[in-house]
Amino acid sequence: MSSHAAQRPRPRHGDGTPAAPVRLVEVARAAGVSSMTVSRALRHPERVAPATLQSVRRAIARLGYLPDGGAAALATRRSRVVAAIVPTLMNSVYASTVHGLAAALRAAGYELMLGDSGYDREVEAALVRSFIGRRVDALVLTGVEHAGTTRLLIAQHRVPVVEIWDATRSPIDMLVGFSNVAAGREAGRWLAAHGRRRWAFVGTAPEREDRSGKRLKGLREAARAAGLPAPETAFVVDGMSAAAGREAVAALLARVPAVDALFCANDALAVAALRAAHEAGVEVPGRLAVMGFGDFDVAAVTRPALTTIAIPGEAIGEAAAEAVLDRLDGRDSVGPVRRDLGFSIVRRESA
Amino acid sequence: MSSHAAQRPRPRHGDGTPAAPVRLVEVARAAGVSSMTVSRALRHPERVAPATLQSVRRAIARLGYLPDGGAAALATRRSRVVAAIVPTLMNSVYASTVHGLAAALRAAGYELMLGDSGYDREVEAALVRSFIGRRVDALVLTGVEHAGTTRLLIAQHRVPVVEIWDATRSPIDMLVGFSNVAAGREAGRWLAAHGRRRWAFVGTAPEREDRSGKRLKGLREAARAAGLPAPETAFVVDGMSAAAGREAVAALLARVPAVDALFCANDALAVAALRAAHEAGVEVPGRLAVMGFGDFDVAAVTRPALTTIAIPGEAIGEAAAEAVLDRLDGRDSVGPVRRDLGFSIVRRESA
DNA sequence: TTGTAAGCGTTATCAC
DNA sequence: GTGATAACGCTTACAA
Repeated sequence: MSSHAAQRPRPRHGDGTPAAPVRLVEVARAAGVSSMTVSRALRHPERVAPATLQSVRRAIARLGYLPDGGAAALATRRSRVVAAIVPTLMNSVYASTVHGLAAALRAAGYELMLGDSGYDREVEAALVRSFIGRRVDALVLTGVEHAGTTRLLIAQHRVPVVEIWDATRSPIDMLVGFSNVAAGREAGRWLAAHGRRRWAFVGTAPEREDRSGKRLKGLREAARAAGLPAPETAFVVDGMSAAAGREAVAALLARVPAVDALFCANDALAVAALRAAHEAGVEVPGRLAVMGFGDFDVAAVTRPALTTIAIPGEAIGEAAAEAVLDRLDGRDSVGPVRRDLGFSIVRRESA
Repeated sequence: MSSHAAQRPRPRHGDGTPAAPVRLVEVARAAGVSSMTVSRALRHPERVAPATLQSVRRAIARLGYLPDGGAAALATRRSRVVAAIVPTLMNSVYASTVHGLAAALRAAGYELMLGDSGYDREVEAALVRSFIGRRVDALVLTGVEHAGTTRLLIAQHRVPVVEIWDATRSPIDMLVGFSNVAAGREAGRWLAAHGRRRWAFVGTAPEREDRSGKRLKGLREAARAAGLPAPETAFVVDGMSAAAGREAVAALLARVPAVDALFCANDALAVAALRAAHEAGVEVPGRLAVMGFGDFDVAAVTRPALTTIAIPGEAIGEAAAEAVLDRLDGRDSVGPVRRDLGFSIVRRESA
């Protein structure tokens, strides 16, 4: 026995200090077995004699024992936690992706740690550092453009990564998304096919938000391919503020009255555009086509109902979870995971 | 030395197995000090000699060392992780609360673990069990109605809890929200004051969603107090589906044409109601007042713009984080935390 | 100011 | 089928 057996007294009920949670050993004592047997009963019940198993289970129930996941993580070097970083939680764009991810992970016994970067790469890098510090088993990142630090941290710590909501030929690791450039291009083709010749893009400036910037790029390509003038742009600072969108569109309509089609970076902006057009006495879709992005819930009930591009957000989350789980369980498929889940134009009334 | 010194070889770069992350001891060796000195340099730099500190920091930077938060959690019995459960992530209602919570926690060095219950108490209970198993330092729960298991688990494990988005006289522990009954009551008063005499409530059935049920309760109280008939009800199964809301309102308008005011459980439903009214040739607000709840982003740009009730969602998240942090840092204020952050009616055009 | 020893609650390993 | 022992990577308590 050491001279300073530091053995802290385990605080118990009623002595004023918080009760220490029940541990494995306590269950073991109660069941008259060793802690390893309890551990086995929990993790590999088939390797434990039925009678033993039963008495262990009874003890667990009686004591209300809940295993300490952190301790297990330390011993196994697997935390069973996955972290995801989305640009924002302030609106519903990424909500269904987070939901799909969380649900699929939880079904497999994993938890989700969540962070929002505010579309800022340095914030994302800080989050990645923090999450790796927590020893998450994998990382889900939105987009394919990241800070150098982010890439470095990931490489150093060899964390499995899934990038989502975009496409690239050189992902960090796994990829589940769709091509934003292609989405912009298809929007343009649609407008051209419907006789629109003077387009404008409403959204955040490309340098502030790379994915909507890529959609603008696609739109420009489509304009060029159709022999039309380059699209006008109405950039907003807050890419989600309806008020800002309304002002930006009002200004645009005043500046370039000839514009006959709007491609908005998201449906919130598109709804704002609808309102601005109405206020300016511009008829939609007659004189102006309005096309949104995201197929938000409101898209179906605006007047006119919004023609928009639907993204399979929940499916992206689920597929990302699947990719992560396959990797973590060594079920790695033949090749590298690179899934393009596509998008679809939802034709309603506004374009 | 024991006969079976199990010392697993630490996998290193280049041998095919994943590299083991750098540990504290490795930094210590590199800096020529003991691991405790490195630990101190990280946590209490002021207790370390400047020269030592510098060499430790250099070693940390050179090796790219990131402390293992899980191991630290085990040693300190503090995980520095807080878990939150919201009813849904599928839409933006709770998005700003989650954002406020995550931001405030992260600023204090805590991470957020997130789950969505789908408005199901048993799912909530399962999440609580899982989160407690991860030894989160505190729990944030939406609403004040919970499964018995939830209360039991919380009591057994003595986890600090903040309930949010509602009010009650007997919270589990801390509470940050507003009174849903009062919100419904104020909506009713507003309608009465504006001469509306035949109201209807559009939303989920009370047994499926207790908070919107409480708003209905408040609305009924207001009707009684004003000597008006009990409000009609148009219940929808999916409380967020615009399509369902549109149908429900269309049916209601056909069934009870005399209805002159709608109080909707959320703005998504209210926007759907606007559309349904328009299709039925019912003028808003002339013949029908429409009042929403939540002040979603779209509320400002619908036609007519939506009169609704604004909830300080982000502030609720921040205040919940503050309460949690005060408790965890022993900064517990005098009394129990019970904060009513209120709500406000936003007058626009629809009512 | 720094170091030593013990322990946080679990699981891997090997022996019986 | 079960148990003893030694980690997992860190911090607390204490000694130097």
